[in-house]
Amino acid sequence: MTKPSLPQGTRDFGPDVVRKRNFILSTIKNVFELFGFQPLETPAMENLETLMGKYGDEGDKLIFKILNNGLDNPGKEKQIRDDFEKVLQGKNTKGITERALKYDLTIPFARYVAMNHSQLTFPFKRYQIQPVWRADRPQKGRYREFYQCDADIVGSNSLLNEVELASIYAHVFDQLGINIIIKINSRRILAALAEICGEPGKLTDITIAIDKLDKIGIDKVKDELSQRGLNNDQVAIIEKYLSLTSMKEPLTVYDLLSKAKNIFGNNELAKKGFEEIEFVLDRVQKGTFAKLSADFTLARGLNYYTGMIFEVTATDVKIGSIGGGGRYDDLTGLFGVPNIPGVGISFGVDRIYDVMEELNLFPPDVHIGTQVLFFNLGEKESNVAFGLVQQLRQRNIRCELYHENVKFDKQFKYAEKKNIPYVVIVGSNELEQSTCTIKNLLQGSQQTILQKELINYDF
RNA sequence: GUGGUCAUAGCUCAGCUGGUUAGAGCAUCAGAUUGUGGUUCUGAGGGUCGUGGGUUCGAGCCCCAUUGGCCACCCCA
Repeated sequence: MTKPSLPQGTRDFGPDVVRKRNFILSTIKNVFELFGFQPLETPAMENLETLMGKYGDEGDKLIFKILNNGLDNPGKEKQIRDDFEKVLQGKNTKGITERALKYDLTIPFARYVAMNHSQLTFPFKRYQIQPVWRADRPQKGRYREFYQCDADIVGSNSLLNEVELASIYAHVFDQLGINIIIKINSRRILAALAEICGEPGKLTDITIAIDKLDKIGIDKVKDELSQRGLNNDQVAIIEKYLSLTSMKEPLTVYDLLSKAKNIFGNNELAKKGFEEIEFVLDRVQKGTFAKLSADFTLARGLNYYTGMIFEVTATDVKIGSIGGGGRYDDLTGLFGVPNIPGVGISFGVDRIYDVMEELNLFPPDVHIGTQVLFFNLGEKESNVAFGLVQQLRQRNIRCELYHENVKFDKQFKYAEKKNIPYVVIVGSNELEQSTCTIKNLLQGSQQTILQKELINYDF
C-alpha cells in the first residue's frame, strides 16, 4: 500500500471550507439571480479542437488533454505508435487525444452560444460557476483545478450592461462585507495610445507591459516597452500617460479625465473610450454605493477585450485583484457565428475566500450544520428521543440522535466537534416526568421543559 | 517551461561535524469519575525518516536520480 495523495495542484475541501466557500458562492449566485442572470453549466471536457488555439501558444500547452480510450487494444498497436510519432512532431493528435478538460468558462460559453444562438433570447445573461483545469505549475494562489465564477451578457452593445455588472460587484462585496474599489478603463483608450505612438499593431505588447506596472514599477515597464520594440519617444508618451494616475495630489475622477483627454487630442478612439468611462461612472455613482474609479494604468492581459475593462481590488488586504472582466466584440466568431458582442465579469473565489478569512468576515454560524443533538442514554430513553427528533425535523430543524449509548463526555465531545449549539437530554429522570433538558452549549445554560413543548422551543 | 527551497508519527516540529533500540508537544484511543463536556491523572497505539540507487564498518544526516509540497520567473485566475 502506497500512501494516498492528491494530484499536483489539486485540493480537497473539508466540511468547514466547503461551508465557507458555499457562503461566498451562494451570495454571488443570489445577486446574479437578482439581476436577472440565468445559470449555465457545461461539461468538464470539451473537444480538443474547441479549445486549441483560443488561448495563445502558452495557453495551448496548459490544456489538460484526455487520453483516448482503446489505446491498449493490441490490434491497433501499430496504428497508435504511428499516431504517437505524429503527436511528437506536433502534427495531428487525434489518434491519441480528442478531448480536453475545460480551461476556462468563456470559450465553452462561446461554444454554447454559437450552437444555440437561434433559440436564445438576446441579450442572453448567464452565470456559470464551475471548476476549470490548467496544467500550470502550482504556486501561491494558483492551482491546477480551481473554480471560476463568471457572469456575461451577450448580444448587446449597450453600456447599461457595463453599469449592471459594476453594480453586481458592488452588491456582492457589500453583502460579503469586503471594501473594494472597482477600477475601470477602456481598451479603446489603450488602442488610441498605441495609435498616437504610431504603433497600432503593438497594442498587445503595450498592454502586456502596462499590465505589469503594479508589480514591477514604471522603470521596468519602460525597459519592457523598449524590449518590445518601442523607441524612446514612444516610451515617453506612454510614461506621460501612465503618470496620470500616480499623481500625488488627490484629483477627482473628472479632473483626471480632462487631463487624460489632453494627451489624446482629437483621437476618435480615445474619445469613444472616454465617453464609455464617463457614462459608466455617471450611472454607477448615481445609483449605488460603489467606489468606482477610472484607472488608466489598468490594462488586463487578456487580449480579446476590446471595450471597457474592469478590475476589483480589496482595499483592506494586500492581495491582487479579486475580480475582473471586460467587453469583447464577437465572442462567437471563432465558432462561425459572427456579430455577437458581449461583456462579462469574473469573481476570484479563492482570493475572496482568503480576504474573508484574513478579515474574519465569515459569519460565526457558517459552521453550524446540525442544530440539535439528542443524547442517547439507553434503549427506552433513545426511543423517546427518536420520536422527538422526528418532530423537530418536521419543523425543519436540523437534528440528530447520537448513534449509541455511551458516556456523556463522549456525546458532549461529538457535539462540540460538530459545532452543534444545542443538546437535548432525555435520561431516566426526564423519562419519568415526560420532560427533556435543553442545554445551550455556547452559553452553558440549560433548562428543563415538557417533551410536548419541545416542538415549540425556539432554537 | 526555467530557477530556488524543503520532505522525520495524523498535525507542528527537534534530531549536534555520519555512531547503539529515532524524540517532544498537540491529536487519537483506552482506563480513573459513571446524569452534565472543554480540567486533571495513568496508560496505549502509531514512523521501512517521500521513493529508488550510491558512498561508508555504519546514513534521518553525505552524493545522484525521481516524486511531491512551497516560493519566484514566464504566463495567468
